[in-house]
Amino acid sequence: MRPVQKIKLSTIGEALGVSTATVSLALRDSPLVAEATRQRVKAYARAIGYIYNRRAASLRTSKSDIIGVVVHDIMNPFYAEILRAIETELDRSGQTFLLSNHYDSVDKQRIFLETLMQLGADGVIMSPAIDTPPADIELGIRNGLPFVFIARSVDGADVPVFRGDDAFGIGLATNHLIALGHTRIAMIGGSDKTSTGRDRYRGYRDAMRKAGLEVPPEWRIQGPRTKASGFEAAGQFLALRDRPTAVVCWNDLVAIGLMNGIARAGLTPGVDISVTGYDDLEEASIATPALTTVWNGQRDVGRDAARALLDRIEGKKSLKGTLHLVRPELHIRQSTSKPSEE
Amino acid sequence: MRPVQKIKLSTIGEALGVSTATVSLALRDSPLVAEATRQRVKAYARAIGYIYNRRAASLRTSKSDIIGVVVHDIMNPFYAEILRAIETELDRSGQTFLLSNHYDSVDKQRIFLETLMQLGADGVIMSPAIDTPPADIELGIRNGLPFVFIARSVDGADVPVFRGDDAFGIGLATNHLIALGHTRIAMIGGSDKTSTGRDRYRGYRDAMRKAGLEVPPEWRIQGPRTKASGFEAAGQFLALRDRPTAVVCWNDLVAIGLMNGIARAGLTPGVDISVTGYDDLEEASIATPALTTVWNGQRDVGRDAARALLDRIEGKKSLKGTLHLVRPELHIRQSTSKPSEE
DNA sequence: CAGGACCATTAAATCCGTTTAATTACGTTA
DNA sequence: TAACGTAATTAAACGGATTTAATGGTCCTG
Repeated sequence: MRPVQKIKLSTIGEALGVSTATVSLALRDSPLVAEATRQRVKAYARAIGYIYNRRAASLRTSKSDIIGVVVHDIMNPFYAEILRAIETELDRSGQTFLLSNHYDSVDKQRIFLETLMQLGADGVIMSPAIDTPPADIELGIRNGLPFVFIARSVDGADVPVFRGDDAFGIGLATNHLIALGHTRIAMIGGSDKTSTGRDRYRGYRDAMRKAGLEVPPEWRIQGPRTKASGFEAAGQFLALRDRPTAVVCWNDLVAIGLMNGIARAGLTPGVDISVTGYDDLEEASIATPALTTVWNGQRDVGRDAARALLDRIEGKKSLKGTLHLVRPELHIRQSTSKPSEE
Repeated sequence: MRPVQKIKLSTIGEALGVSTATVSLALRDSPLVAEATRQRVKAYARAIGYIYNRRAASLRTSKSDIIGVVVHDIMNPFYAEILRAIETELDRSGQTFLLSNHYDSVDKQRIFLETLMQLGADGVIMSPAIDTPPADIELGIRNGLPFVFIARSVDGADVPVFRGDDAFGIGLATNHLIALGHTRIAMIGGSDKTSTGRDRYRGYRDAMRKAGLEVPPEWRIQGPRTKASGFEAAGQFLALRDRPTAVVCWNDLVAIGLMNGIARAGLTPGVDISVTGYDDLEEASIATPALTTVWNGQRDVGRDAARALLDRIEGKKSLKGTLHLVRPELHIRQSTSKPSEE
């Protein structure tokens, strides 16, 4: 029942008549030990079910093979592809990754970073919480924690960022609607509190202005980021005087929620009101109508961010606070069409 | 740049003229040290930015405050509520939790369990991968890793399980459709490979039989668990000869995908075909039509499982391999109605 | 003032791999 | 045969916190 007698290197050493040094080196394939010895040690270790004690090793080497990953909400499908790409990359290199949500709470994020430092994590990939103080990041860096940001950045922190080109991407969606003939186009979701929020709004506004279209402030409904809030925003949108005929949504979730809300009100999304999403989640193509949306390169962002961090950890490259932009693509489906003339 | 001089207990001790023992005791609020000393130590530690070294502590105490959580796919919204409940409970008790997907790969699960043992994790909450060999669990238990299962169990492993009462829950949905007057009811999704799959099918079949209704094998479409596969299953379902007028779906995702597929084919879900889901995800109430579904007590499952494990770790209770069932509830919305007579 | 009771503090052992300088063993060369 | 080179192995220090038995000091009590 009780974990019998803890098996450690010395257990193996004693049984085989060699020192723990030899056992340690053999298990890690050091060229210092003879081939025959290595085999004997490994075979015996496997036979008795030896479990490597990482904490002991890590205490000595001050490497932990732990990498922290923090995002707003790991269950949010926006991060799903990014996380999966990160997971693939880290698995390949044998790292353990510690995932956490911060739900945009700076405190929760701070606690997590503290935990990572306590565990001696080798690095962090994060999408920082809104209003993260640069000092929180610097504290980590001072304690030997290399950072890589995804999706968002922190003003004043010299950390590389991997993300899609938001202004450009939203521009694609907006221009697509303009090309279809829409002149009254609203934007729903996001907020000025994040750099992403500002970038996307800028992309929308610039595209509108370039086409000589108006951008009244009440056509921007800030806030929604989820399906539920997109659904709720439908009412507010439909009540706008001089109602726009098209909507650029913050993301696919908001777009899908909004379309459901529009349908619930008896209108047909994609016909009466054109809607674009952002991210191109798996469900965008399944939605009814299938959603016209902007693919944000999530997979590339995750993979590149993970590789950059691993390179940095292995000392290959030093990470400078550079911006790595992935170029988004417009995926046209059925939720957008020519304005149905009133 | 470089992490200056590592700050450790002795750094503090030397600065304050006390031993590391005193510092250690003080930081952990031991009654052995004088109040004044405690304050002095804590203040100084905070001032110079001391970071507690968990690996060193854990090496000595063989407690790690790490708890592993493994499910099929953490991004799957089915687990979202469960995970959130677990997170809430573990946060409260200051545990760090290590999350992982196994994607139903026994190998990936084994690697994760091995990692947990190497890190000296205090316990594991898991929804075991399909076909998990009991030996994998026993190995963990022998190495001092207490287990708690959620949602699924492993035959031959003596581990407590927390889950909804699946047979009963599916019975609620099936009986609801029968009460509305449906006589031809299909079941889409899930498989016989998991205990949950067998339980739900049994619940459906028993309800049908009890009402004297037929259950032809082709009315069961095994497999789908996701929105995309539910969407695809629509074609297969609509092509059934003597087509059923209602469908009991494996979960909300399948139901929503199916409804989208039905809508795409020109039929109106909730009117032409009644559909029930399972889980009552947030989006069930947002879907169009709003989904009639069975709430599976996810929050309770997560909370209870986490508490049970924590109790076990603190030595309060021994975990027996008991089954803890949460009673599901039927939430009726617009996706079900009387059969529209042909 | 001796003896006892407390209280706060500490010395030192411990947890378990890793690493480097040193040692041993054996074969080669002059 | 002495001197040297090479390969394999190991002794021992080390990483940083925890813990227990022991120590030193203060204050009472009789």
